[in-house]
Amino acid sequence: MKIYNSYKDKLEEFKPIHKGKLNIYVCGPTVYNYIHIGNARPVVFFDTLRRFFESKGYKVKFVSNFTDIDDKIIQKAIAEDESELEISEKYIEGFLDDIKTLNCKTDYIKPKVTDYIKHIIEFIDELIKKDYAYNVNGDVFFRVEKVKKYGALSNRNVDDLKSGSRVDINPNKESPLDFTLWKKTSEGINFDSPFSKGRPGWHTECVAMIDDIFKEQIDIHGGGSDLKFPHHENEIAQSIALNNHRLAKYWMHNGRVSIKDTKMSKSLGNVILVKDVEEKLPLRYFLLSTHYRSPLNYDDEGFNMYIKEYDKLKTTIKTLFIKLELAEELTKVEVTDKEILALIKEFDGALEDDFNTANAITSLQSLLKIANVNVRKKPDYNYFNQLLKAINYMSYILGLDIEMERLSEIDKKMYHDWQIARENKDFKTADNLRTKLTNRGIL
RNA sequence: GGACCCUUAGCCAAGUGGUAAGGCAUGGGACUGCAACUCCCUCACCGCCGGUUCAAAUCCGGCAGGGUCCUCCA
Repeated sequence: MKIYNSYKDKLEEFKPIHKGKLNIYVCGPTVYNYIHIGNARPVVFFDTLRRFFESKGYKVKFVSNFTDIDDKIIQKAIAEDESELEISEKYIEGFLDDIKTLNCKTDYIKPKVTDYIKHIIEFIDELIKKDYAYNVNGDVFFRVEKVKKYGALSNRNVDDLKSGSRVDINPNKESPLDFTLWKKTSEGINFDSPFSKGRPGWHTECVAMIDDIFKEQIDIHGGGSDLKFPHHENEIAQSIALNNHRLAKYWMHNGRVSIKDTKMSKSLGNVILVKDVEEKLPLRYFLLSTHYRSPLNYDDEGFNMYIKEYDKLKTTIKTLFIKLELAEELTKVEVTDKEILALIKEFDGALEDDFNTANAITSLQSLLKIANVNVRKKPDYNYFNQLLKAINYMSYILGLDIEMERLSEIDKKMYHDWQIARENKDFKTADNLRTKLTNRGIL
């Protein structure tokens, strides 16, 4: 299995730290609004990654946080005249509802900043003790230049960063590069700490959570490419300072989603919320149609393509399933057909090549074609079962799996009656039954 | 101003040195009671110019166009 490691900017063979285990952390949302399709990309991608690892027998420990302390949450709370807690709870729920509709698993570990304050304070305290952080009138900053390899992830050097800096210099900082670990404030939710009454800085929560949950370096840390700098760089700096490792062995960053070739952002008002897209699974299909590191452009017209593609997948599964059900032949089988096995191998190979979902989808499409050609031929039920099993496997990994409901005796009779009516050229009855069967989702 | 990335058919998208996967759309056909579904066929000199090489979409340089990041703003 090859993974593109953003830390080294190259493809590397994946070797888990512990055999058969995968420890992974993905930066989660700041919960002050419903998520848009750009926010959904990493969620869908890493869910797919998880499914693949699990199918290969890995025991996956998957963690993704909720940032529930943030200026934007405070502003939203004021704007909507609700408490910050109400806001964050509302959008955490919204987030989970949204990703469920995208068929993402939600049974992962979901730490919230507010639940980790104690640990974060201890974490910062340790950094101060080790002289990697300093307290100025209650604000605690991280001493960036003390970390020799700072900038290794995002390919920056400290001198360039200093000269390229375009923000106002905070006079309390020793260096403009230093970032806030703890912010003294009385605005919004705040907490008592040895440093001051305030709240933690954004860059410290993820490291502190990882430190507490995993207690060691993790295999993969993921997130959007826009988080590479400064967020992930700062996480690494803290981890090096405290634990002398770069937090994760492999760093993975997904590309951004744009709309009509323009960056999707709230300030431009061009966001598309997940909850507003009616065709959820075609959306997932779309998000996986391009390699995760490439930018992805959304437009309404192009999106129809994915609706069609998804419908084709659904139709094929349904056709095979119904054939097998009507013949009372739906059983568990081993896949032995060479052609099918080759496609499964091709599919796995694509995913083992830095999760090339675009190529994996191609393998699935090939399989669908074979299924559609053969399902109309003289029935070979063992073969049909094999086809269905293979399609189900691939679509499950991609999170595009379709659960079919077993047919009732009434359904089966209706289907047979339809066929008889057609044979008898009783088209009125036939069309009537066809409509009923369609409504039942059988046709 | 600095760092980095991208440019493949009408559209989406693989490919990273050996003469362009796949999908959608288009056009033609098969199947069908009519449909739908499905299948078959059709569809590209890889932004432009130069260089390296026996050989380049793939490597190097220049140009044009597009994009991301540059520290609390999260």
